Amino acid sequence: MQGATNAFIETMGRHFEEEGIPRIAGRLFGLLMVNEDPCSLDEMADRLQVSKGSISTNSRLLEQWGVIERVNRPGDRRDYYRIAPDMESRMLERQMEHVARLRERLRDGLDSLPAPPEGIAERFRSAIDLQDRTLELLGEALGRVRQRGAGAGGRDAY
Amino acid sequence: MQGATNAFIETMGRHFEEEGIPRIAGRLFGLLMVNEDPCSLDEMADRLQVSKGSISTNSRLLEQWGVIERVNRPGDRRDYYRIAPDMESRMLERQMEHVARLRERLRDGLDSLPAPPEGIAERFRSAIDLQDRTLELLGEALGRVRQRGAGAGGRDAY
DNA sequence: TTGTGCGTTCAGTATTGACTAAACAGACGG
DNA sequence: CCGTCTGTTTAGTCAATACTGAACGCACAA
Repeated sequence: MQGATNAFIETMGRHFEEEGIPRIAGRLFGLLMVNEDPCSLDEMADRLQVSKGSISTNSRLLEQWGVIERVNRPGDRRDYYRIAPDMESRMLERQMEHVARLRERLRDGLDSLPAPPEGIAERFRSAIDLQDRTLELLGEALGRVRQRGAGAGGRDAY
Repeated sequence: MQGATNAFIETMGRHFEEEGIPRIAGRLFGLLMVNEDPCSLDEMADRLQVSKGSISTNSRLLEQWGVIERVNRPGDRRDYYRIAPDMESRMLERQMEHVARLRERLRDGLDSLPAPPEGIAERFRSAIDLQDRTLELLGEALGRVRQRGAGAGGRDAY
């Protein structure tokens, strides 16, 4: 049934939107998740019924995040996109940057406070500590994902 | 220096905004992070120079997330807010719900696909697996945070 | 060179949503 | 009861931004 994949694409659009990411980026992700073969910009624009400009912008956004990647066929000037084989590790890396940024800002905040009461200092240290431990866990997960990904040799060919 | 805490408050505002959360909620969080004593709505509105309505809305948002909590003083009708003692575990729980929701949506998507090629099915299973492992790690972290938090008996009194 | 087929960019539009200010509702003390 | 001091809600405004459509630039082929 075609409706099922449409429903999934739409669900991904809403899911991304909930996270403050453009809905079209989510639908794009959904579309590529269920498509085995890479898609051209025009294919995607036609399939999702949105302008080519939106597809261009959002596909480059997802490409920058490492969620999808661009591939080319010899003798074909068009760009094709597909889910990146290392999508998962890239997403973990992105999340780690996120956590690290928060930790940094908390640390700077604590350092800049002139004479914080012990309760406040402890509150900051505890929060910073949580970010540190989270970073560790994400790092471990990343290591495992990378290791598994390395085994399943990439299908570069196209 | 008063400017340091102002800078931190503003940084938190921007940080939250980057995550798609209202800037005022972030500034509110920053303000309560550096304040030892609970703050009333009017204090916060005055300190952040925003309307009372915004403070009301955003403080209830943070309260719902478990990041801050409402406390009361006997003989005082006003509500006061402070950073919740169990803020960290509540944030972890929120993150877990997040991950669980994505996992659910991916699972539903895979189940609804009529006859996915093996490559697609594997792609979905791998993504779902990552969410599962992430949930496990977050669960472990949550357990540790809860255990530590239980030891440092809450200062309920106010 | 011109023409064609790409992807990108950009001005303009529309929509979302944060924020304000004022009206509102409820609890308390008189 | 009435007035006061709360917090909440809501209509309205404004800014941010997702999205469109068209112009643009570039590379290749003839």
